[in-house]
Amino acid sequence: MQDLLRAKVVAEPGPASPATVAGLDVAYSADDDRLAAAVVVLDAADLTVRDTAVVRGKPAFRYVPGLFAFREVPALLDALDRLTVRPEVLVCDGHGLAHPRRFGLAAHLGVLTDLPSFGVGKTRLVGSWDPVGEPRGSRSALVDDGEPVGAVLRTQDRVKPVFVSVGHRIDLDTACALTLRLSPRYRLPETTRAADRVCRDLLS
DNA sequence: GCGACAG
DNA sequence: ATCTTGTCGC
Repeated sequence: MQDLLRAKVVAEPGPASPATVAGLDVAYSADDDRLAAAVVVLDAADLTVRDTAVVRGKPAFRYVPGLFAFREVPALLDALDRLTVRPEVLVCDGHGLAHPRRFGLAAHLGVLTDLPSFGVGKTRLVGSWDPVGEPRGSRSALVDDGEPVGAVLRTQDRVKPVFVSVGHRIDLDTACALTLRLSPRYRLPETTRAADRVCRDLLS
């Protein structure tokens, strides 16, 4: 299915200055099999919240590296359906093309919604990279099987870098620039932090 | 056969 | 993803 959907990924420059950006995340119950999926739309100019949608659900699939999207996509699509503000970009918690078949969660959500999307991951799934400079904004190419699949990007001085990769209808430079703009103070973009907070709250 | 392995 | 315990820095 990933090999088929991958053909629908569109490579284009993408919005350099979107008015709205959405963060998506899922939280899981410790004792239950319940989950909560959240989408938070922020004003890209001042990072204030423009819209929020959260849904409760069950994991659609067990966690398998490389098949992660099948677990979270159904709940995230439910949440996206409940938005009243249509975001211009999706910032996903996971990888886009930095995936064994070049079709991670961010690419999957981008294709299904046809919205520009990219992934910001906390750890690597595939690829290797040279050491990243210590200053915020430094980056190193993430390479897998000789192909550039993303960037390892430092969002704060001397803080562990994040993994940025393209999903759909956006390019890597634009995705990295947006990630930095969305991360003025912490390692992770405010989009991800806002969504994480919201779905964690609904769960507890 | 032994590691690696988004969240 | 979630849990635990402690440590560091503002």
